[in-house]
Amino acid sequence: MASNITYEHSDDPNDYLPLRDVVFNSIRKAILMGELKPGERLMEIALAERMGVSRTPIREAMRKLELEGLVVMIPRKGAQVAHLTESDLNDVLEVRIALEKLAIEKACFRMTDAEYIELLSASEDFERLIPTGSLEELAQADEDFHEAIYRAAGNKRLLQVLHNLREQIYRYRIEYLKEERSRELLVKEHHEMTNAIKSRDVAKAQELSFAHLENQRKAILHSIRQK
Amino acid sequence: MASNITYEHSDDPNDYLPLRDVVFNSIRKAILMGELKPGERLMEIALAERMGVSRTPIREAMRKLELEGLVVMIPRKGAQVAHLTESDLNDVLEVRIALEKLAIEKACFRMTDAEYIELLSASEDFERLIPTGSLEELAQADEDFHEAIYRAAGNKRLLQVLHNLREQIYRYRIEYLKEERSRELLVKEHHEMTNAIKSRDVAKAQELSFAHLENQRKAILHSIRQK
DNA sequence: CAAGTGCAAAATGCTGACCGTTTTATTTAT
DNA sequence: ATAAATAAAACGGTCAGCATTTTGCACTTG
Repeated sequence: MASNITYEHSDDPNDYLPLRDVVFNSIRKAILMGELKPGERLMEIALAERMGVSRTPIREAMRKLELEGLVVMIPRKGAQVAHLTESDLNDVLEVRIALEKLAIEKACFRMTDAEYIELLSASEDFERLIPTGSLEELAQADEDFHEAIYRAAGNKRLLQVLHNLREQIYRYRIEYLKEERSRELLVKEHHEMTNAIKSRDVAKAQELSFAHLENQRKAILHSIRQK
Repeated sequence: MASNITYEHSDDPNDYLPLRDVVFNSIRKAILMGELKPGERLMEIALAERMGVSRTPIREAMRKLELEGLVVMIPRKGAQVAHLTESDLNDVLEVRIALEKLAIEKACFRMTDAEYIELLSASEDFERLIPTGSLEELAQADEDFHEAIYRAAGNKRLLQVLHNLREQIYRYRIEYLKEERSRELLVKEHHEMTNAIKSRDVAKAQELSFAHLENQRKAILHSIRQK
């Protein structure tokens, strides 16, 4: 069993990915995409069989998912997909608002022309996807926009923390994007933020970012309460 | 071998700790205490033998240390204790300053009397330890003081992120505490912050916190550069 | 019929042996 | 001394197995 798994020996040895990371990415994606639902049990043996690997890489991937906050471990009982309570959502977004504020401030000071071009094109990509794009594509484009700001801030740790915070609410943000008027609003907000950052108007950009995230908070809260 | 390891069946089943977490805590502490130095290789077999366990819990602990940022994994080469570059330190402290600012704001709004008592007593404990306390005790007391603020902020995610950020620089903060005048300054700053928070003076408390962390940044930078 | 009891099946946590591949260390040759 | 060749060790993962716990389920009982 699982003997069909062979290691990739690519020319560039740098793109070698341990199996545990393949598993990690795979389960992570499944949780973010909603295929694995909150509360669902994640059993080592079942997962191992489904992915054609042994328990070892599954267990190691689980440790990382645990620290990422996507999975909750109960000793001797196993892992389950983490729930996001209303209070959790508020906590996450509160932190994210504070850090996005920092990111914008830093970006306004340090952003290069090349980085601005990237931000602008991310904004345009998002707009272009509105009519035809799938939910996943839209979510990805929205992420790319924010990532462009984070990267321009030039702080690796900030990038990493924001990445993790966004991951927490990814599952629920999809709900937000389902509504037509949310999307239109997002386009407008992206535009305004892009302009504010270009003109290095820190206060304006921060204010817009705050409103942007507050809108998201309300929408997600609403969709959580409905369930 | 290692068959002398038996599971603890305590009356309270809640204090059961998986071996992987024992290992995790143990290695984590060794890194923070400086017993394991930056760049040092962490070899599974050696660690396993030294701790009297098999490779499995070692490997799983390593995954968590990796995500915590205390250990750097290089595929197929193994794990080593993470280095903290000057740029890393700046990044970490920049984020921490932003989040401590948030914590103080929230604490000023929500702090209960009981929480204030805790903060005050943490501040007093620190002061009391100045003459007699060891470096570890002082570091712990300083942590407790900040934790008291974080907890009063009433945001679990904020607490968690700040905890991790502090861990990153713990190793180097010890250097800071070695100097006599740093300690005196810390006592003063703790006092002033406690008072500002008590009188719910957000701006004042935030300003003090900023200065507090900036002092730390300069001192740590200095000690890093000396090496 | 709901609720507890008891038991069998399954899951977790870990050990130990093993194997292919890669990396590191050591020896040997230049 | 430096470089190439070779041996030793480490990583990454599989597999089988074992003690302990948890869970699912049939079965009884009030």
